[in-house]
Amino acid sequence: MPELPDVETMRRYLQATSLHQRIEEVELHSAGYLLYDHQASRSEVARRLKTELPGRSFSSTSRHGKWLFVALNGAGELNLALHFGMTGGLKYYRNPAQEPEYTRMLFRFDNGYQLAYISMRKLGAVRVTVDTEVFIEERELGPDALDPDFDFNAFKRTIADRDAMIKALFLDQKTIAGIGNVYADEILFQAGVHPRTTASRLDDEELEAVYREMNEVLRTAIERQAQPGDFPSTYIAPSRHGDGLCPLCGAELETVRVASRSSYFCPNRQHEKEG
DNA sequence: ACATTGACCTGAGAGC
DNA sequence: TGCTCTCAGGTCAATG
Repeated sequence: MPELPDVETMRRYLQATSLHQRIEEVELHSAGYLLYDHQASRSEVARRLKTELPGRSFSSTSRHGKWLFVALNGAGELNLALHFGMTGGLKYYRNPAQEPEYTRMLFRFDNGYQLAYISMRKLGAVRVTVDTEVFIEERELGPDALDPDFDFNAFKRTIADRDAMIKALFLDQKTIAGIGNVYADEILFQAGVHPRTTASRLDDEELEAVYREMNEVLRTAIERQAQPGDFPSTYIAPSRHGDGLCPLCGAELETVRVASRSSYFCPNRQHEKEG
C-alpha cells in the first residue's frame, strides 16, 4: 500500500543513493503488466526504457501523490515516472546476489551499483514522460495532499459541496492525490469522523479537524519513514492487522465497506451522522 | 454525480 | 500435507 508517505520515503531514498551515476543498462524482468498503458503499447514503453535511459543519469526527484518522478539529464527533457501500486519499493545495492525477490526492473549504473524496482503484485506502473506537469494533467490528478498551496480554503472548496462519502473522496486521486485506504482511515480516526460521512454534511469544525489531521498524519508518517511499527501509540493503523482494538479507548474496532474497501473505525469516537 | 463491481496480479492465511 | 477459498488494496472501465 505505498501511499504518499511511503512514496515520499522512497523518493528520499532514491535521491540519497542513485543520482549522478551514468545508467549503463535497464533490465526488465517479467515487467509486462507494469508497462501496460492505454495510450502506448507495452513494447513501446519497454523500448523507450531500454533505449532512452542508458547514457543518461538521474539528476533530481519529485513526487505528486503516489507518483515518483525522476528527471534524467542529457539532451532534451526526460523523466521516469514510477508508481508502486499496492506492493513494491526500491533497493540500491552492489552485490548481484542481493537482488531482491520480485525485482521487475533493474537500473545498472557505471559504478557497479544497481537500483531495483520491486513489485510483487505488479499493480504499479512505469512510464517515460517528457513533461511531468502534462503527465499529471493527463491523469487528471488532484492537488498533492501536502502541496503548500493546498491550504484549508482550497481543501474546503474541493470537499465541502460534494455529495460523496468523505472516505471515498480521499481515495479518489482526482480529488486529492496521495491518500489511500490505510491513511484515509488514520486521518478520519484522528479527526473523529465516521468514514461514511457525506462530505457536504461536515460542519466547519469537522472540516478543520479533517484538514489538520490530513497534514499531521501524513507528516508524522513521513518522519517515521512510513513504518507503522514506529507510529505514535495513538494511531489506529497497526491495529487493523493487530489486536483490532481502538488504541485510545480499547473498544473493538468495526469495519464497513466504502468504495469497495475495508474501513476500520472506532464506534465510540467516530459516529455516523443521522439522516 | 455518485456507488458498486470486476479485472488486473500474487502471496498469506484460513478452513477442510 | 495440500488443495481451495478469501482477502489484501491502487486504478480503471463498465454498469446502475
